[in-house]
Amino acid sequence: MQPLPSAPILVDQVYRRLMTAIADRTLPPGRRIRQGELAESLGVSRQPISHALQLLKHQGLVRESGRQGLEVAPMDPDRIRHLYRVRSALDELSARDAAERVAAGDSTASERADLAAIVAKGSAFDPDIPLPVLVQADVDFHQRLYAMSSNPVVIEILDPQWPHLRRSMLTVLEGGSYRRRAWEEHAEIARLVLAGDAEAASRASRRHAEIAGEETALRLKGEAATD
Amino acid sequence: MQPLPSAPILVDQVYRRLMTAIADRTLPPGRRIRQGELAESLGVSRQPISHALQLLKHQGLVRESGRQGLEVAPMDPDRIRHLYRVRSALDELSARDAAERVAAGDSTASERADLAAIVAKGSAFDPDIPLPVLVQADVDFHQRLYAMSSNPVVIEILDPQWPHLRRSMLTVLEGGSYRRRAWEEHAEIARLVLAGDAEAASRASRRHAEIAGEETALRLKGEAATD
DNA sequence: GTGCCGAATTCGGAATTCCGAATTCGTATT
DNA sequence: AATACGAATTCGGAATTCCGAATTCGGCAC
Repeated sequence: MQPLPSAPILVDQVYRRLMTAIADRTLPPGRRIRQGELAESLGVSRQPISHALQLLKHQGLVRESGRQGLEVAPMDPDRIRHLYRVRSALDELSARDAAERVAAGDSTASERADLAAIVAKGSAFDPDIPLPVLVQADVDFHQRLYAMSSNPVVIEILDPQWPHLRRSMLTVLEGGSYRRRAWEEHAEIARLVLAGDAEAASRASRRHAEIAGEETALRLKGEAATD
Repeated sequence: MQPLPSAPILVDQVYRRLMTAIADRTLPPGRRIRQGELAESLGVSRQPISHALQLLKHQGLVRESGRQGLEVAPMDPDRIRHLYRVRSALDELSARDAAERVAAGDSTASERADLAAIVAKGSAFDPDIPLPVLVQADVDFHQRLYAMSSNPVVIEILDPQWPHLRRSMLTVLEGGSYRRRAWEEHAEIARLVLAGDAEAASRASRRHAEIAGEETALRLKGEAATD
């Protein structure tokens, strides 16, 4: 038997709630954070709020506002660019390992099918798909790839970074022009991984992250300039 | 004028204290953690202790012990091995960027001198150097390289992982046989970076992390077997 | 003597309260 | 009317208290 829902563990609930709120820009960059407000609106005491904010601060999603208290961290195009360079390196690693696992016959049929399904979903160029769903598909694609590399550390280490990436992706995909290209690249990466071509898959994966990073930094800087 | 020491911020103090204690194995893997105990021994209430433990849990340095409460996370040879693979990818990236910055003349004299000094210190094959100091030199070397790559995200993302690495390095370096080789490789990497040879530096850096990872996983597994 | 049931203790998470610091608003003085 | 001083409010961190759950220990029955 499983231990069942166990305790609610408010800290964790609050943490996740706030993280998604920041990722989907419900809490926009720069928004002032007041512990008391959040506590009241979520119906809990300030204690778990404080804990969760501590975690988010370490994660760079909130920061101390100049005067007093915290605010949602603004998007920093430069930081995003550097983050994409890190992703380039790790995506390359994961794609290589994933392709090698496929080639060695160590991958399961369900993970391969799952990867293909995600690509199919994102590649269906339907303008009606709401943006958050598309972003989710993007995140799913890359995380699936990480999982297929069988290196849990890659997932762990990048997990706290995804909210940053989600936020910026929302901005970039608003434009719409990059969407088709991104999913063409995803499809190509998936094809190479599923074919077990480690060398080509790793190159394509690294290149994809590099391109996405440049694209994103460009858009974010443009955004900032038009503010 | 600077804001001066400002508030003590116990959470942070406690966090750092516990982190170093785990890293240097003052709190050995598996050690049971009791909030009340820590609170008393540090002379603070349980509140900041609880906050800090929350952070450490997210960092994987403590985990819920089977029964109740927390314990210092045991060293997981498999996880360390995966972690070193991540480091391989990021070390390669950093070494390349650092070398390119040197080649482009973007590096400062003091960072170059600092790197050389660290290598000189570690390479002085003096068996009297206490282990923690040697470990510190190792960490310093790699973090200096990260800093020279001018990609702050690499530093941020790996920062929470260093305590894990420190712990395992303490175990590996106890043997002593790997020490000389490690610092020969460090010296070679530094030489290539300072020469601005991005391609060779990145290759050497990746290789070094791969070798260190294998060496470490081997020792840790041997250690576990002899328990 | 062994095993099981229950009460006391332990422990961690959450709520409430307290405190110091910073901000803000109001008033008085120039 | 503008500015400067000061009191009230706001806010976050820390301490204390409370509560539910799990563990442990003692006693009782078999």
